[in-house]
Amino acid sequence: MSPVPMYEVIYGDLLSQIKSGALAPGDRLSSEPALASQYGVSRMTVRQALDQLESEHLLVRRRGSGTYVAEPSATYRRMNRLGSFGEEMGVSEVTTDTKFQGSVVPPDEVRGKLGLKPRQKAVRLLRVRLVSGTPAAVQESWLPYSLAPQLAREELIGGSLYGTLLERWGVKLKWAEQTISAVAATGEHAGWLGVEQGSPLISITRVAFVDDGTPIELAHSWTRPEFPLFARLET
Amino acid sequence: MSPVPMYEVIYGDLLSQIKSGALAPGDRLSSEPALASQYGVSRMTVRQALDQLESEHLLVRRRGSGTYVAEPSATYRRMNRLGSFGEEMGVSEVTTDTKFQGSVVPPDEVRGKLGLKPRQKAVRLLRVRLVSGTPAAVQESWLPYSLAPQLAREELIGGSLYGTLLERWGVKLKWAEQTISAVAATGEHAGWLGVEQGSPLISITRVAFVDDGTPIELAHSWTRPEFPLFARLET
DNA sequence: GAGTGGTCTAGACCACATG
DNA sequence: ATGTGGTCTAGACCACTCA
Repeated sequence: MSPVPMYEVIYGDLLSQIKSGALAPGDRLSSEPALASQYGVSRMTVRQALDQLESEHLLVRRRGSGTYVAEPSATYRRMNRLGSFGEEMGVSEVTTDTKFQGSVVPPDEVRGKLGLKPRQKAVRLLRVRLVSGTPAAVQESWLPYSLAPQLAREELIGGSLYGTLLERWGVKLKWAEQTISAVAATGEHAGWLGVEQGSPLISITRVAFVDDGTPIELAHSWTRPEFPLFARLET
Repeated sequence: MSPVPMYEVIYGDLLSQIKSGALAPGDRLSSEPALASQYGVSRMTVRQALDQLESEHLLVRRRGSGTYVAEPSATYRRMNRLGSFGEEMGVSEVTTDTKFQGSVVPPDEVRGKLGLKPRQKAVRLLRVRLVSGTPAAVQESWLPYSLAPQLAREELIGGSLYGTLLERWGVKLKWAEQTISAVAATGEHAGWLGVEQGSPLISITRVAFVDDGTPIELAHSWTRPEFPLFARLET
């Protein structure tokens, strides 16, 4: 049997059609029996692919009517999934001002969360992200040096850390745990972000993991309140 | 056929066994074929129930080994789901100081988000929530007066708004959309929460919906940073 | 009434984990 | 070697929507 299951093939095919716009929001898909015969599989297999797309809010099923491409929900894709900074902001005009990029021995708190041994080095990235030229957030990322040494000096592909990890080293982040709070801006952050010292910022601490549960990235971010987070909660 | 599908019956049965502790974290469930014969259904039907429990992180499946009750993940249940204040805080010692409870004509911003007509009244609840006696958050809730008039004067069942809506009026919230940011504490909020005026607070605006998409509650909350939010993000 | 998605069956072969 | 979950089949009947 092919190493990749049929329902994942179908999932990927439909996903790319949706992302490319070949299937636009509101469009009706072929019926389940029709898809089954198109892909040469049984209906249950098609349903496995559709179930997954529906759970990601990319499809809406209406009994007796059909299966439709969902209207993009600002709320869902913005925060219930792990994405790039631009994806989370829902904007594309993101530029980056890198304040520091290099390898250092991390403080104990970082070392613990990344599971590093004493004196083991880590890559530290300190960046200011700007949306349409306006400073929006300060991001500090720590990664094990052994994972990707070149990260300490090479430029990121397309300015995206996660994209670079995947394309350059095949490191695929699987999930992340976040803590969200609020803090008063320090003098340095205030200067970078163009706000008053002591003014409120959204503070996020994030640990990202790969498939087997190994922590790969510890990130702190400080975001101006004009760039809030969005989330959709299910019952 | 029974009005409720078999896989939901099985789902509910396993869920209650997990919640009651009859199935404890780490326990192995019967195998899928065994469950199928126990419930008198086919294996695919059992799998539908298990799929749902797995997607809620209540079960972990290990190929070749078995299906196990998951270790409760602090992170997941705390914020990716819509729950009571206590559930979200992950604590049980929550008390409430009600500052206002009554019906008023809401400001336009509230009226719009709840889809009310001009001059239509709304119930307003203003509460300070305390965790182990420490003020943690100010919560302001707005609901259509027509939905639950008694809410304007009667006490909440167990101090829970969502619980009261469900038990008293059968109103079941289905999902909510949140915006999370940071603000400086106003004088009034600072006083209630025991913090300095101008100090940073987590600010959340939430609109909760019932099944058919009707907005039922608009809530604002202001939370001390010592009580952060937790979230788990999937890829 | 024809077509859709929702549920369900009774099998099958496979990759994998464990003793 | 045995048993587990992962994938898949080729049907079936149902409730529902829509023309």
